[in-house]
This record gives sequence, C-alpha cells and structure tokens, in this order.
Amino acid sequence: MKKIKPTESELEILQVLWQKGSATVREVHEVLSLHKESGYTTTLKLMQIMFEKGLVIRNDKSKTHIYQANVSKENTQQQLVGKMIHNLFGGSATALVIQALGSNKPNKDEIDAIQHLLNDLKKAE
Amino acid sequence: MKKIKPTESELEILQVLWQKGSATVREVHEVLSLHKESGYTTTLKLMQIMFEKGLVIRNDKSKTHIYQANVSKENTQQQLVGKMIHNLFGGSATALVIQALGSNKPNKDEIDAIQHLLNDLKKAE
DNA sequence: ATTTTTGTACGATCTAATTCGTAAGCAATT
DNA sequence: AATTGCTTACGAATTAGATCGTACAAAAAT
Repeated sequence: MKKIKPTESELEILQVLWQKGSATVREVHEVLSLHKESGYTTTLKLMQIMFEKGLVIRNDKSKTHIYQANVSKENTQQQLVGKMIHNLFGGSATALVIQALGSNKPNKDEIDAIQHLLNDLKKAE
Repeated sequence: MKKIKPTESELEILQVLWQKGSATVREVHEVLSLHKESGYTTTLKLMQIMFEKGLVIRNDKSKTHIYQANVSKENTQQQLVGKMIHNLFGGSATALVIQALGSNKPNKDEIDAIQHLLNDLKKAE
C-alpha cells in the first residue's frame, strides 16, 4: 500500500474530489474559494503537484483536465487517525473520541448513530 | 485563549516534556534519538525556537537550561483534533469518532465511559 | 477574423521548518 | 595549566509547501 502523507492543502483538495468523484481544477477551486482566499493558479499548481506525486489521476483527453483522487478516503483517514492516536493519545482511541466529542458536539441523530455503533461493539465482545 | 500550532517536530519535543514534566535539551534529545536520527544541535535549536514562540519556558539559572512545556497537552490535543476534523472529516466530529471506534476498538469500560458522555450530551440539548 | 475567455504549464518568490556546523564559555578531568 | 567535554548561541544551508505572475494554446464570443 502506498505510503503518502498529503499536506493540509492537498487534503482540502482531496476532500472535494472524494465528495464529487471527479472534478476539474476550476470546480475544485470554486469549492475551496468558499472558505479560502487564493488564486486559481495556486489550486492548479497544487493539483499538478498532486498528480506528480500520484495522489490524483487525471483525464487529459480534452483540454480541460478532469481529476480524480487516487487514494481512498477511508485509507487516508485511518492512516492519519491511527498516527494521531498513537502520537498524541497514548494509543487510546477512546481518549481521542472523548476529546473530539467534548469540543465539537454532535446533534441528536449523530449521538444516536454513535450509540448504535457502540452497542454493536459491545455485543461483539 | 492562545492559538497554538506546533509543528510535528515540536510536538515530539512537547510529548517528552509533558511526560517528564521538565527536562534538559540533552534529556529530550536522548528520548528523541530512540526513534529518530538527528543531531543534538538540531534539538537544541528547535527548543530555542519553541522558547521564542512561547511553547516552552525555561529556567536558565544554571548553565544547563531546564525546559518545561508552556502549553497544556489537553489544549494542544484539542487544536490538533479540530484541525483533523476540518482537514480530513469535512468538519464532522462524528465522522472522526466513528472512524476511530471502527479501527481501534475500545473495551467494555471504555464503551461505558463514552456512552455516559453521550447521555450527558443528549440531556444538554 | 479578431477579441476575449478559459485553460495548462512552469518558473520565481516567499515563508516556514528542519538540519547542522562552528564559535565561545564554562566545568570537570588530567 | 592544559585538555577534554558539554553547553548555549547563532548563522547558514537545505528542504518543502504555498502562492502567484506570465506565457502560450485552444475555444468561445463578438
């Protein structure tokens, strides 16, 4: 399995690609622009670099290239979360969970979803 | 509230300081050396920069300075988890929680602790 | 047909982070 | 007293990441 560590900016772009499936530079840039001040060519350059790194693939049959993520969301999340659990929470996923829930409160539906997952884990013991 | 953003190397040093309470550059360096190849002056320089940034404090009464973390572990965890939620989970703490619980399973006591926390959150709505 | 828009490519710059070499001071050892 | 070793300070080189300007080509609009 590939061992790549995307930078913060690259993760923002990957998120758009994961969500949309595929997108042009402009489409990605427009999403990023909602939260961020930066030029079009900056996004373009980043995506070109990501292409060189193998983080994304692209279809350049037409003039306007169409990009797709080349790393899975789940895989990337798992890798980075695992690292954080180990590095910052002494290996305890629970400590991370409690920290996350404490500072960023879920709504009722989300609480239900987590509780449901916990019940499944309990049964599986 | 201070807006902290330690780099990865700085985090490694902070972890040692959090664990030991206080330590000299050499003590920190020796811990880092277990997992990492780097020179003593590199660690020294990093800790000097961290001092300038206010990430650590130091007692320089004696020739060998004694360092302590000047940011709390909890606070730093919160910053970094928040960043991860934004960068990797589209702003959803719940998504992070589910990921963490899915790939790193808690035992029964931990499940109970999380469920207790969730019940409190539910009541607080 | 000409102008404007839209796109890629790519070099240049800027900033931050990392790394280390070297100098100088102090302390312990010989 | 001289040597050796440990310490801080600091400058310099290196690397990586992010940003943007400009050039040039293709397509669309006029």
